[in-house]
Amino acid sequence: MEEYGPQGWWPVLQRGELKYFPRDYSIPRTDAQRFEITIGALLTQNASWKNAAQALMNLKAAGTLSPRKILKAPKARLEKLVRPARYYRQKAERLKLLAKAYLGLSPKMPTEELRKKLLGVKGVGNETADSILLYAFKRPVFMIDAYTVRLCRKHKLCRAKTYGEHRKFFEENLPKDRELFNEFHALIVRWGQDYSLCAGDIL
DNA sequence: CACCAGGAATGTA
DNA sequence: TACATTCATGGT
Repeated sequence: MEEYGPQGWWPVLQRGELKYFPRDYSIPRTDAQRFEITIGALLTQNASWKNAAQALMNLKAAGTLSPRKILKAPKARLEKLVRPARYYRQKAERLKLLAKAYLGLSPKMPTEELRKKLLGVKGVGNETADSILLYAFKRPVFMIDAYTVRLCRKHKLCRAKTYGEHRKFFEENLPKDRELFNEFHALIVRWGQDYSLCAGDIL
């Protein structure tokens, strides 16, 4: 945090651009923002955020950034819009599945119930489900990604192997604080991006 | 030209 | 459980 400062994840669209909100955690998310983040989590899978963001902006510009619009849009049309996010055929199809599932989610549901419903969607794995829980629904969930695993191995923080073991390690050794988890993960990503550029990264 | 980014599903041993 | 393969855009 001293090195990079707050990252303000998750960025949301505003006036045609993606905007970050460093240190602004008290404002509750609108339903539209929750959905946008949920969709963004799927689009960014194994794709640069820049390209995923372009896909998001295409959806927005086409007026297709809502569950019902996505559900009734022709598959070919969605494919064209999300093409920058890579794997566009898969993602167009899974976007519809996720949009359908989203209609059955509520901010009032317990975290475990939300996680179970999310994991039931084809195309949503552990990391994507937890990123949605943390960043869209603001639940105190420590999400694990490839950078986090690299950080653990490089500094020998733990010897967890599975996704669940890693998450358990962080959640048991840090205060269960949603804002802390939010920044912690974003800072790990920031570190990983810097580190892989300056060090060649053999992990 | 090669390499990879804010993964997940499917199949095999 | 541990790997391998498929998916298939853009930036560097």
